[in-house]
Amino acid sequence: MALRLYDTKTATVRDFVPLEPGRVSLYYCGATVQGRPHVGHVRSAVAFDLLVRWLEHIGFAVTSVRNVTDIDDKILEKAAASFAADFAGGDDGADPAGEPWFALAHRFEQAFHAAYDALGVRRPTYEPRATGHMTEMFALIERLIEAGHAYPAEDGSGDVYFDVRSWPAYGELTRQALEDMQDAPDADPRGKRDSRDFALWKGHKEGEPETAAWDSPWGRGRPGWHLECSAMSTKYLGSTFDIHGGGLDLRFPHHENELAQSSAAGDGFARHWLHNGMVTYEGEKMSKSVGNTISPDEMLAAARPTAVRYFLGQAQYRSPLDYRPGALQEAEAAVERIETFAARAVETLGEDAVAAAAQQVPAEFAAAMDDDLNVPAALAALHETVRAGNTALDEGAADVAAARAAAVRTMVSVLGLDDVPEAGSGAVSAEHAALAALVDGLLAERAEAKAEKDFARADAIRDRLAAAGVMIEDSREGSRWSLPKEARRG
RNA sequence: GGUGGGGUGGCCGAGUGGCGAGGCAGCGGCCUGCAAAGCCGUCAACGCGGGUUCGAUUCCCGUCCCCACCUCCA
Repeated sequence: MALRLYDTKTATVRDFVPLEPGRVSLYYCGATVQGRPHVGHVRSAVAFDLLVRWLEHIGFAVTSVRNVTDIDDKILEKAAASFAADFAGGDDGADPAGEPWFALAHRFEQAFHAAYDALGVRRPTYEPRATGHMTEMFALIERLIEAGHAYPAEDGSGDVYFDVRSWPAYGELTRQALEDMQDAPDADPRGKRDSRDFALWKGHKEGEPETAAWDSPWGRGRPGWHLECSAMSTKYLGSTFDIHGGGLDLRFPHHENELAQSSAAGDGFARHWLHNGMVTYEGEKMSKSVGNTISPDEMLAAARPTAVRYFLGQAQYRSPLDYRPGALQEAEAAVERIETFAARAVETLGEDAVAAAAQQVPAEFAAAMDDDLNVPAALAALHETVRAGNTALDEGAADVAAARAAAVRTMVSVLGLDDVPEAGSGAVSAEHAALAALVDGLLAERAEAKAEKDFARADAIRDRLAAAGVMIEDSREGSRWSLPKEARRG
């Protein structure tokens, strides 16, 4: 069984063969921290988190690097706008006035971390920032100029461009011929040899903050968007590394340009290109201008965090992920089916029995994950195991049930579903202990009533607990209580 | 115009040249004092028109429609 992954560059699913046996180097594009995270960002992060978890599960040591683009046009624009006299709080009305660009970038960087953390997306090995890698970028530009693939702008603007006509392979990632590419309607041909040449370095402009300009061999300025990823990926992962990833919308121009400038500079660069699909809202791409967006925060308000993660990861990563009202509730039902079995198994068999069983995933699950991370098929294997485990519990087949429970536990872990912080989980609080004591007392009373066939009294106790948000489930082993989602959501 | 990806049962979503995943929802049953949970059964699909084939949802041709990208975009 070998891992196979789709590769954008060859447009095929092919065997994944790491550069170094047992090790995987992964670079994937994180956010330009110019606004709050939206669902697309977290979907991408979950997709690559799933990749890392599966790689680790099958025995690879993974070095993952995700960049933070903390300097770009939009960041500067938004920061500049916050100084306007009539500033009204930006997109969501909550942005502070008079915020310097670096403060804005840093604030949103933290918002991204909060969103990732809330969904159990583990931190990459390293998260380099563009602004921290000027010397690496200068070196790359110099190599490109020396090789004849880049040139300082001919209009004295201080810009430096990549010369696409000097690089015949340009367009290879997305299989486009230069001639077929539409000129950008707003492309400013000033100083460019070809309108499709892209900026490696942007000369400082009048009115831009001095803090957003760095001295370079070509004058003061700031980096172009694509350069940082080439510079940072090769710095931390080597001139050739295994996987480069990002959202589908980054294929062109971002990744095409990265590939061009890195290979033109002589780097082997990424051996495998992975792109996750977009998130849609009832079939349409989410976009601010259409107004059909839902934020990670709104999702977390609508469903349990674990269910949100389940939803974001449940489609195959290359497929569009379609959100529609009700989708999160369906995910919640699926998650609770899995959790109910896991809890039931531990209650019936004991934690030791489950922990002692082999922590292996079913062959179907492994085969699905190996097949370009076919999560839907893997989830089918997971649910099938849950069903088999429930049957084993019903039949009193303890060994089988323990094995199924252990397998479920491992699959849940590979999918990162046990890594999502839930309200009320974690350390047992004093409040929880007090609640448990009270509920247990009532349950004992109810058991007594049931034993006496006083069902009216038993039901009254159940109703009373239900009114307080505590749900009771009876079984042969006794009654268990829980705080279902409605109560937790508060 | 160019490039890539799609159209599967009530909804989501895998997959396959014949034995038709999985989840959610529905229906029937079992279990239960009642419920909940669980289990069993059940309903039901492959955009349209041709072709290849003993047989196609799966391969080929045509056609319609949808989505994404083409220098802001995860």
